[in-house]
Amino acid sequence: MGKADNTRSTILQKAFELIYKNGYQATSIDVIIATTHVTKGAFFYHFKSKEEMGLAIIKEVMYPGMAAAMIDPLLDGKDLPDKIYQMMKGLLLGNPFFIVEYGCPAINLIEEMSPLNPAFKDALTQLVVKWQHAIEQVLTRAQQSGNIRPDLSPRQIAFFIVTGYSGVRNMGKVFGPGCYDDYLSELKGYLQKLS
Amino acid sequence: MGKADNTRSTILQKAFELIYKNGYQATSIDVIIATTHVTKGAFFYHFKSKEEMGLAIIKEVMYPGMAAAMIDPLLDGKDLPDKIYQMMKGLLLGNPFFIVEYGCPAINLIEEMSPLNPAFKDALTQLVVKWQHAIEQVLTRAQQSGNIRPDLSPRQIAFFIVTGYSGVRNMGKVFGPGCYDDYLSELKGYLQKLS
DNA sequence: GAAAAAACATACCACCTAGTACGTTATGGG
DNA sequence: CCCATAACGTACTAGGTGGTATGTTTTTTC
Repeated sequence: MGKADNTRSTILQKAFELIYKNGYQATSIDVIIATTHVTKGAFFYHFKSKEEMGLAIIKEVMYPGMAAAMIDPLLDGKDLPDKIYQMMKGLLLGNPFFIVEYGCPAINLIEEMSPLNPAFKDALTQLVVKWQHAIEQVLTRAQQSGNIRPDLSPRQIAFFIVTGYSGVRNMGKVFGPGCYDDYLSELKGYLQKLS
Repeated sequence: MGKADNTRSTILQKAFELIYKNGYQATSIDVIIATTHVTKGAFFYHFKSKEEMGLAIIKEVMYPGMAAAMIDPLLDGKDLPDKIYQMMKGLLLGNPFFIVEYGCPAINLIEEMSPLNPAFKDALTQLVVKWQHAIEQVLTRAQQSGNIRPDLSPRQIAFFIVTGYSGVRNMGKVFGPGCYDDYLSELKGYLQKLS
C-alpha cells in the first residue's frame, strides 16, 4: 500500500469512527482533516465530495466489517438454532470496538441517511439484504434437514432476527449494556421454538 | 388558548414534523421560523435555546402522542396476546401521519440524540420505559390469570417487543411498508407461543 | 386609559459548513 | 536527470448556524 492509499484509508477509518460516534451530518470535514492531520487539499483530492467519502466508508469499511462479524460466523459447522444465537452473541458482546451507547455504525447510518439520500439508502440496503439472505439460507438448510418446522418461513424469520438486532442496538443507547443479556436470553427462547 | 400559546404550540408541532423528516440536527431554527412564519424574536422568546425546544417537543408532543398510540390500546378489555398484537398493528399500520420511510419520530430521536445529549437521553428513556412498563404490566396480569406460561419473564418479553418495534421501524426505512406485514406475522407467532 | 409587562419584529454577529482556486512538493517512468 | 502527473498544502468564499441586541407592538392590570 503506497503513501497515497494510506492517506485515503486513514481518512476512511477515522471518519468512520467519528461518524459512528456523532453521526454523518454532525461530522464535519474540518473535524475529519483535523483528527487525521490531512489537509483539505488532500481530502478533496481523494474524494470529490463528502457524500463520496460517506459511500466509500459504507463500501470499503462497513461491508468488510459486517461480513466478518455477521456472515462468517454463520458458515461454520454448528447446528441450528445455536449458530444464529452465537453469531448474535458475538455481534453484541464480542466486538470490543463497538460501544453500546453508540449503537451499531451501520444501523445508525441507515436510521440517519436512508430517508435523506438515495445513494446511501441503496448501499445500506444491500448491506442489510446480504445479511438477511445469509441468515435465511442457514434457516432454509436447517428446515430441509428437519431442524426447523416446515410451516415456518425462513425469509420471515430472518427478517424478524434482523429487526431484533437493529432494535436492540437502538435500545442499548438508552438502557445500556445490561439489556443485551435480556435480549439474547429472549432470542434464545424464540429460536428454540422454531424447531 | 391565547395567541401566545398558539404560536408556541405551532412552533412545537411544525418543528416536530420537520425533525421527524430530517432529524434534529439537520432542522435549523431558520427553517422552523420560515415554515411557521414566526420571527426569530418570537422563537427565542418562547424557547431560550434550540435544545429547550427539542426537549419541549419530547414532553409536549411525543409523550401525549405515544400515550394515545402505544399505551391506551393496552387498557381495553381484549385478551392476551391479541391485545399486544393489535396495539402493534395499530401502531404500524393504523397511523396515517407516520411515513414508513421516515420511521418513528421517537425512535429516530433516540438514535440520533441519546449518545450526544444527556437531557435528550433522559427524556427519551422515560418515554420508552413507560411503554415497556405498560406492556410488562399487561403480561404480568396475563401470567397471573394463566394466559402466559409461569416460567417466562414479563419484563424480558416486554423488552423484546419494544426492541422489535424499534427495529422494524428502522428496517422499514430500507425495505418499505411491505416488511411491516412480515414483522407482524412473525410477532403473532411469537406471542402465541408465550401461552 | 395609562403604566407595565408580555409578545413579537428586525438587524446583526461570530462561528461553522462544504467546497474551490491555485500554488507547491513528491514520485515514478523514460 | 527530466518532467508529467499524482499527491498534497494554504487561503479563501458563499452560504448557513445558533444566538443576541434592541427595538416595536400587543395584551393585561389597575
